Amino acid sequence: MSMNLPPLVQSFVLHFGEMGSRWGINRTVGQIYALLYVSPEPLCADEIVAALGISRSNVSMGLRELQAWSLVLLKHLPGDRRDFFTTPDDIWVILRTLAEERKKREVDPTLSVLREILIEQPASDIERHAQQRMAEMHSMIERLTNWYDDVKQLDQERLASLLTLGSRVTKLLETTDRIVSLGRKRRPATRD
Amino acid sequence: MSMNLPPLVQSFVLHFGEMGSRWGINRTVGQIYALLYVSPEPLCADEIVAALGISRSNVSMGLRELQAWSLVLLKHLPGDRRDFFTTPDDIWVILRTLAEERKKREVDPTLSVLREILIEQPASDIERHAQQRMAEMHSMIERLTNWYDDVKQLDQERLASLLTLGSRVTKLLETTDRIVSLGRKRRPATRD
DNA sequence: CGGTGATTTCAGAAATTTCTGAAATTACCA
DNA sequence: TGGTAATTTCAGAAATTTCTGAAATCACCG
Repeated sequence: MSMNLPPLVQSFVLHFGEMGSRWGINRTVGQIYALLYVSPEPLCADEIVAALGISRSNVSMGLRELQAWSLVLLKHLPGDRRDFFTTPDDIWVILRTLAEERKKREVDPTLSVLREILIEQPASDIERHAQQRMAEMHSMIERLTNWYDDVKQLDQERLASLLTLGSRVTKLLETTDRIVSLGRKRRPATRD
Repeated sequence: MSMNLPPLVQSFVLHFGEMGSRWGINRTVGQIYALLYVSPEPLCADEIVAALGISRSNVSMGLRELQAWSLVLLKHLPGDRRDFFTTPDDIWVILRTLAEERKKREVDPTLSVLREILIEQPASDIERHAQQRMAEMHSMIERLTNWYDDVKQLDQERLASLLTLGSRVTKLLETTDRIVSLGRKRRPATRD
């Protein structure tokens, strides 16, 4: 059984399928997501089966995976017993979810493993050096995640302007730089 | 054959191995990278074989993959015919490389597929709606990559201060906001 | 209740990815 | 040029992941 979709939609769905593997989700999950993303209306499982030409159980598992990622929403039509699925409308919401989930799966575990190893007592020069390197990695990741935690608090408007600012960030920093580094030199990181 | 490593190093290597799959590289590639990252000296292929207990050919393929990612450096010791491998010392260099390579593999292809689809003529309402959604996605990704392109130009010092600024970005933006949005309201996005 | 349709589960089949050992290639040296 | 050590290639084995169909479960309705 093969796909049954308008050409433009099909290209998009196929691409997301191929990309899926690079993104740590599998082909079908990628395709299901892509399909829901571009559909004007929520779809039920059987419609996905028909559109993508894959087994019903595969769709069920795919949707379950997407729900674990909080990337799809469950909708109910009145008087219809079936489950319907969509993606959030707001693409910024999608972006945030994606960032949050990837952080949870890809960086948090590493951070906690690093912390565990770093409290151990090194038993040799090799281990001492290894710990030193891990400490560097740990501190970088921590800086990045702290920054991310701050940025994700921003509302959409402000986030958008942070992005739009873009190339001008540099110039802004040049100004800020002096102020900040001045403050830093006096007393270490006084916050308020 | 099993691993032969100091306990702290082994924990780190095993974790990177497990994580590997979530990062789109495989277990051995993750392990090889982790091992090189914490080693005080460059290692040759046979040392990696001994340390990780995997086949010589597997190490060869792993190293080749890591080179494709520009994540390892090839070194030659004088009077020794073997190849030795390390990771870059500077963790910020590593971060930049990682970001660059992931962008190249994970976002650039999507961006170009989206562009291709967006120039097509929609043949139905379904396709029209799909294009609309893809345009939203395209514009968001483009904003993000533009921002990324700007930020990656920053030298380490400035990048560090951008990060350290962290929570204060918000406050800085509040000030900038008015200026920017003021400019926006008068005439649409006049830049200079 | 008992029936009906939607959904999930799960064991095994199919597909894909990873890993290995043996053979081929490369690079250097005498 | 021939010899030797290092490295790469690659076909198939092993492991892992994905997918399916059949059966089980769930949820609602009369």
